[in-house]
Amino acid sequence: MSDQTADSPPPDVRPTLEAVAARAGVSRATASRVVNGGAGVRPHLVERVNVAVEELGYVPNHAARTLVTRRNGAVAVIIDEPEFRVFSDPFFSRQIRGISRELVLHDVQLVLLLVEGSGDFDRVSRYLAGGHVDGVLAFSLHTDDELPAVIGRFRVPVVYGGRPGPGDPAPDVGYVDCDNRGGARQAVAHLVSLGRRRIAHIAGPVHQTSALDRAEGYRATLPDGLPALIEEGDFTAEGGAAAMSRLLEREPAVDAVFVANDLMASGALRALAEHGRRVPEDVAVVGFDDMAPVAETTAPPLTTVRQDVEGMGRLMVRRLMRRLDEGPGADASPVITPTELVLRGSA
Amino acid sequence: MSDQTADSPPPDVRPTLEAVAARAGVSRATASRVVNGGAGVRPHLVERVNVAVEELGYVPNHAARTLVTRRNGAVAVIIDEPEFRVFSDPFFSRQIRGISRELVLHDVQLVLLLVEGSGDFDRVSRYLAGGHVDGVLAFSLHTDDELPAVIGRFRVPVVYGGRPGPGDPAPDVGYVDCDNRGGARQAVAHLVSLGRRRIAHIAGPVHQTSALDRAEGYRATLPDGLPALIEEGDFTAEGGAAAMSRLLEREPAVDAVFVANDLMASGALRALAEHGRRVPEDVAVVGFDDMAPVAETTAPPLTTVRQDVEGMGRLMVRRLMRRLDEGPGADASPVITPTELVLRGSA
DNA sequence: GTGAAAGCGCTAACAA
DNA sequence: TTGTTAGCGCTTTCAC
Repeated sequence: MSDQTADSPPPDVRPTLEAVAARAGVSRATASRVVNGGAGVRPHLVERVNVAVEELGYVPNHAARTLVTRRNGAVAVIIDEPEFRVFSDPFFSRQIRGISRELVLHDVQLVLLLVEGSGDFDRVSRYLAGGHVDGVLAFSLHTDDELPAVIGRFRVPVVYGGRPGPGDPAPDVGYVDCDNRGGARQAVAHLVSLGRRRIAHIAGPVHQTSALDRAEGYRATLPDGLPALIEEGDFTAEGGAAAMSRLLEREPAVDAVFVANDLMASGALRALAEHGRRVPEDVAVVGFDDMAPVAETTAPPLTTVRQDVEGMGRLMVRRLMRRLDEGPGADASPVITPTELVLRGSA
Repeated sequence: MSDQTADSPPPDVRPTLEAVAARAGVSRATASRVVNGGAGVRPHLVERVNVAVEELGYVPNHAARTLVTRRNGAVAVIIDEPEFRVFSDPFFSRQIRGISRELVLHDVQLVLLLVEGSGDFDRVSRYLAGGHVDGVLAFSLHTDDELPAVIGRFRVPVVYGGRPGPGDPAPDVGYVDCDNRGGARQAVAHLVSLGRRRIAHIAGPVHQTSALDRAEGYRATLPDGLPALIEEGDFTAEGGAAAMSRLLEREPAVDAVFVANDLMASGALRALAEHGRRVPEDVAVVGFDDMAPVAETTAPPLTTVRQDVEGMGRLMVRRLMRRLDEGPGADASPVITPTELVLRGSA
């Protein structure tokens, strides 16, 4: 009795290209050519090599390949968020999903680097210096974030998710962001078209570029003569409720509010209900994000500005891949994706 | 005028060990020894090499090292969740944070593999077959999940987050889970000690092991003579509210409910309020997870069973690292972490 | 304790 | 079109 099982288990030592070549009766070079697309190899040999690959269960050794090609087949996703919100925010979750899906198409791996403070910059620097990844997808949402400066010290191609802050050293950094100003414009224009006259804004934290851009869109769109009424929240439901309460205190006659994200808008709705205001009759509310689990379940459902977060993730990858293919000369201009006003019950 | 800038920019070609050795006046072998801990090298040479490393900004080439050591310095985190919930669930977010933090300590990279259905198994198989990672941390929360079977086909060490389902081929798979049964016991015992007599349970989806274990703990702890009242939810707030409503319909006299997670508990609280029940006077409620943003902000704040999710992530890594160090003979028994009842206002 | 040398598995000139 | 050959940068016996 042999101890070999019938359904050939994965071999303990992985076969090399050498073994494949031998079995197919060709040289290692030809085997390599076939494994890498088979350009310029006679079909007949291509077939033989492929059979050998199949029979042996050959899988290329990534390290060996990287050693000679200097391509890693991996990109780093760097997220610099000090708090737990990192992933619990559906924003990241969807964007990463989009990135993951697109990366799969390019057969590139995703190395996740979570940064939790400037103490981690050393580690990131060391990693980037090691040249372990071909490119970087980074999220740096705060205007005072040092991450772009850290990354900028290396020659590694980067694409940011969201407009990075002004502290950025390189002027040609690529990024993908939705049209925050345009979205805000759509929201405010809609409220104006509804005949509202006291249109307030609950903004996000001032050190986040998306919050700044939305607030700017609000200011720019507000018709002359209408007062700008702004309260700052922190992108959480609680923060939104508190900001709404302050707003009602400052200006009881407010009849509309554009809120910089859906989470805060849900809080604002709650605050309005507690203050006895009807939505949308007394106060119309428009959010931002169209974060499904929130916007669809509020009472009333939220009219909001939709951004295609997953699509943005995919675009980040495509942009990066293009730069990897075309070299440093490739287009590094920002990509701004459109937003769309989704009408529901709140405005 | 030379075009060299003063503050030595990162060199275009990275220095090799060879260069370090030359500069330190030693052989490549000695330089290598120093870079890898310097055991058995005279202090005097260690110093010289380290200086050279510093001056040249030497960083070891990972691919070259992997090629000879057959160690990748990377582990894959595989998450098999078809829906968007993946990261939006703070559970994953914290666990990954824990994993990331611990991995950093071991100087090991995190490769993220998101699986969205059986169509992705091929890709995962190919990746694992490629031997690109030293080990795997996997999340397979559904009893009918094929992922464990897929992973089991390879010799790669695995540690699961949460008890994998029964379909698992290998009996010795390691996993880290909290004491779901014990936690349920704490919750029910507390409700009993409060003198409650009609203690219901809102369970999670039947195909998740954590939900099963919690429900089993509930049943086992319920004193003889008390009826088991169970409604199934889907771990969302809406599902919890719906389940609570059904419960009230079936058994209006219910005076306590142990809910399988905090999100559903928050929905249950809402449903109870809508049905005019006071909490905890009429109905006492205990949740599970101690998910801060939820449990602390409900009205009343939620009494709940805390599990240390980040700690579980760290334990997964430690367990895996141990197996990598000690080989296949290492202890592969499950790790069950304790839970703790956190008393707030709801029970 | 240190160095010389052999290779890890692969790709890419270059020859044939 | 195919094969030969020279490394990629590193670790690791094996002599010294």
